[in-house]
Amino acid sequence: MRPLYHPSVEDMTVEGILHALSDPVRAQILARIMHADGAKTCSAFLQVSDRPIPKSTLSQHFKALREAGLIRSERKGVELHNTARCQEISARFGPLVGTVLAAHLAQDQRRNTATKSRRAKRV
Amino acid sequence: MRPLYHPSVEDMTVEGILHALSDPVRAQILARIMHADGAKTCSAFLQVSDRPIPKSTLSQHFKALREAGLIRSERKGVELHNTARCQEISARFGPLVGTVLAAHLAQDQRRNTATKSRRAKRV
DNA sequence: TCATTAGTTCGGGTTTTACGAACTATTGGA
DNA sequence: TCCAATAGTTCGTAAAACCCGAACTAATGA
Repeated sequence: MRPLYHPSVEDMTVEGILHALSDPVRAQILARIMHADGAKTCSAFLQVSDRPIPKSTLSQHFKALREAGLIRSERKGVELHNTARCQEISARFGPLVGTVLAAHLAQDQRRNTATKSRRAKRV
Repeated sequence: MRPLYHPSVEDMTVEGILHALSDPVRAQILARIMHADGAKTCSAFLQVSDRPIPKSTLSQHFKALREAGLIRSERKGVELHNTARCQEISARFGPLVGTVLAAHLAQDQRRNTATKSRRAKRV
């Protein structure tokens, strides 16, 4: 089994981060990893925002986050333990990632309330 | 000549913005449009960061920025006058775009100083 | 040893991307 | 009134990225 590649913070790029986080599924995954107190496995995300994500696609998403430098993945037995590289990232990129995730979150909330009010009105 | 499509702020998405700005050339273009006091034409960017950008590629970049909602383009004679949709965007997305552009700028500066110090050492 | 589970890789079809070449539209002269 | 020049767009195509089912590998526990 090939070892997992993690770039050094030095090799991270703004464009890499933005590209990784321009996918709402990946942004959601990162947000949930960050807010977890421990590590999260990949398979914890076979559902994201009520949508099933195929296993192979999920694997690609994790690879994208990892290779952008946003998460660290360690093999623990059969599974992968994923954690966010918070301090390194904010030391180097300041508020970038936090702001991006906050924007995604705000948008999700907006959408939810829009859906709810539509439901309330039976539209 | 087909009219130019501009989404309403309502139709803008975080993912759309991030995708548009995950390209350093587009981020640079937007930054320069924002800092200009007037409007900027497309052809003002046939060179970006000392790299020539083909006309057709440039046209695509402007389309991408426009359709992400980041700029407004108005035909003025032969040329297009491009302005940033600053207030609408920050009203809706807060610090998102500013933070992203600042991160790109910081990275560019980092790279420049790295290059300079390498030159100074004749490496 | 074998079944199970977590994640990866492979193969393909589909979708974006980049860019040269050819195009359209506008304008400012002769 | 033409015509040349200029600004941008569109088209065609080749290369890269993406998505996802199927087949795979590695670790585990019965």
